[in-house]
Amino acid sequence: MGSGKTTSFDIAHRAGVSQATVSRALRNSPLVNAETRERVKRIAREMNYRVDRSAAGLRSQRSKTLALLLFEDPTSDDSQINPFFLSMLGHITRCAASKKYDLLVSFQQLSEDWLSEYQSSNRADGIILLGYGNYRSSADKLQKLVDEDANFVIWGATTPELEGHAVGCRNSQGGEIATRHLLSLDRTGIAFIGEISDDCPEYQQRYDGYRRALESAGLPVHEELQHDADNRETSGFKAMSRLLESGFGFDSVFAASDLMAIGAMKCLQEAGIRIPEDVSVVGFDDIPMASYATPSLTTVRQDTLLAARALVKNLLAMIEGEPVKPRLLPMTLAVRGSCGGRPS
Amino acid sequence: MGSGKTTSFDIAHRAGVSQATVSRALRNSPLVNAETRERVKRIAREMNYRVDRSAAGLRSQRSKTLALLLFEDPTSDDSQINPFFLSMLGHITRCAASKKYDLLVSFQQLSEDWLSEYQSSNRADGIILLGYGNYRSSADKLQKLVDEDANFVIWGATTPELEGHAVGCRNSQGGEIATRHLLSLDRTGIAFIGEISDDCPEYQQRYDGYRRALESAGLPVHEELQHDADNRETSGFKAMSRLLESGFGFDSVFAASDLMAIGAMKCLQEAGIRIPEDVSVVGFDDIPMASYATPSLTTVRQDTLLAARALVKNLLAMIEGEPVKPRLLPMTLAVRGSCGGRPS
DNA sequence: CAAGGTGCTGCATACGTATTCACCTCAGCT
DNA sequence: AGCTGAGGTGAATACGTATGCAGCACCTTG
Repeated sequence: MGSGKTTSFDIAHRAGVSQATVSRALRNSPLVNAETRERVKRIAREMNYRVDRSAAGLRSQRSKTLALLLFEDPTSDDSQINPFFLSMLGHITRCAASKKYDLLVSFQQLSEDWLSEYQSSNRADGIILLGYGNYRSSADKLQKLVDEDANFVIWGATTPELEGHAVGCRNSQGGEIATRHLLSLDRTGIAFIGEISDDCPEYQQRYDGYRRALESAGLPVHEELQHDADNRETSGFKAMSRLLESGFGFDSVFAASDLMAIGAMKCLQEAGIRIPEDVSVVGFDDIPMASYATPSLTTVRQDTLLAARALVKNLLAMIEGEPVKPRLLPMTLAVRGSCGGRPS
Repeated sequence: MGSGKTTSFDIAHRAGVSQATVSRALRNSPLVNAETRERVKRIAREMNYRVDRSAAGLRSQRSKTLALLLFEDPTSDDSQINPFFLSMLGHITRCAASKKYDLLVSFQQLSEDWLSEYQSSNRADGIILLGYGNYRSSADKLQKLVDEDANFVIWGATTPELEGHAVGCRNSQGGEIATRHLLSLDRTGIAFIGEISDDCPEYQQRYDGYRRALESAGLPVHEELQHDADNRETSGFKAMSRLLESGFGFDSVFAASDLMAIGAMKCLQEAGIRIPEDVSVVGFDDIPMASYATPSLTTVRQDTLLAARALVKNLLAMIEGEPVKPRLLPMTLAVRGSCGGRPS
């Protein structure tokens, strides 16, 4: 009971063994006798001893910590964090915790500094990247990580270069599911809101699914029904405005994200158009807000729990040097009020 | 260019100085000559050197890391994270980063294990606790932390025992502001939705503000207009149902949280009551969803940026052993559609 | 010139753990 | 008895940094 904190030497002394044995016992090493192990553990508990993480990390060169970087498009409002990722965040923390890993969280733009910082400072064993959007602008930074053999995984569209690092959803499947649902409600004039460009492979893939569903139903794909928008409510609002102004007829909308969908709904309502009677709306993501919108929003759900598990699992595999198998998660449809059947 | 990673010795060798000087130079010690310092820093940058955090932490007994524990009421849905705290989270990460601290995040219930774990394992220098709700059930755990002289801060109502550890808003002031606003719109039958008990001092204080505003306006405080509810949408819905069933007349509602308010609005709308024409609604928190509700929700805003700063600032002061001054943050009103003026 | 001070640097050490290597004991076998 | 191998354990060391202490060169002051 001196001045210093309790160390493994104190435990060793009390248990009548060496410090080495204490270390082994606490880490469940098979080298140590079962009886001795239990005794050491009991004494450690009694003395309220905790392994010093800095010391353990220094010795083993493993921090037992993962870093999560949430990078947002620099143009978007800083204080408005995408709810979808926050849902992911919750699952990831718990998932990491269940594997005895801590999670370091940072909200920043994707900077090289940050990445190499955490890499080589022994602060985290691996990095999880979450962020919508402009992959092209960050492609070189990601490529550099790949070249450096960094332990990282990223949520989003799988591209050949990121083989093994990316975990994503079958976006095109999701687009197909959404569109098919509208078709099953006898909607035939289905508009698509969302940017189509290489910068956003996710939206592109969702659009591909939309096309596929229409084509397999024998319906034409009208260019006039597609309007660009990025992942903001106001952007969805404006896209819908343009669609309405164009005068091109439609009876339903598939928006490539919930935020866009909610913006589009607001625009429709302000124009006096009823949802779902006049126009059905389907979104994408199933953010928490979707079920609170009026009417509640039918949307394609990415299973954030499965996604979080896949991300953590793959990252840990990389850390352990095991082979990682790329994962593509299935999507499901959450049917709500925004596209109930057309009234007779 | 051997097999190992670059260390401060490598930098020292290249710079023709000792390892000690490198360490000092990189930490901006005034002991080292300015010219030497710059040279060392330049070489460190060139060699892409990063200080090993484990080693630094072990030597200095400082992890330069804060731990954030987000604890939710065990009864609430695990996957539905309170958006208000997530907004705080974003600000806290950035605020900590600006002070060169990393942030460890965990979503768990408030367990003793967790707290002492992070305390004594040198994993974090301080702890930030975020969580609504039942303070009474966790009071003993918090008291234990106080007794242990732990470095922690908690968001919420200030109680005498937690002097200096708690950072909160002037909840009663917020309640007063909300009620005064309704009074200024010529509403006189103002209902209050929210649990009133010692378990939730925050709601209690908001109710106090409500009372005070009514009394200073010379209006009676009707017990019949107050209905308990906890921080869930469904709970707000039910409270409003009870109010409507009671038949007691009212022309406006002040809900002690936005989630309750949104639930209450849903109930009103299903009953065919117009907002804000028939009944005005004011919430509390200004969660992101508030502005997306239909109609958009007038609400009392807690400035999460200021709050985050105050929490981090106080915590760092505690870590540095400086005196902390308790902070009570002001509140403001975000006026939106849910309580526009009564039409003539 | 001696004494003391200042500005800068290096040596040596400690932080607490995980792991390698060596060692011991004892059972089983020839 | 002598040898072997397995099952346990301990001594010693390395991980990479921060810092107390001592030392050195140089300057100021009396």
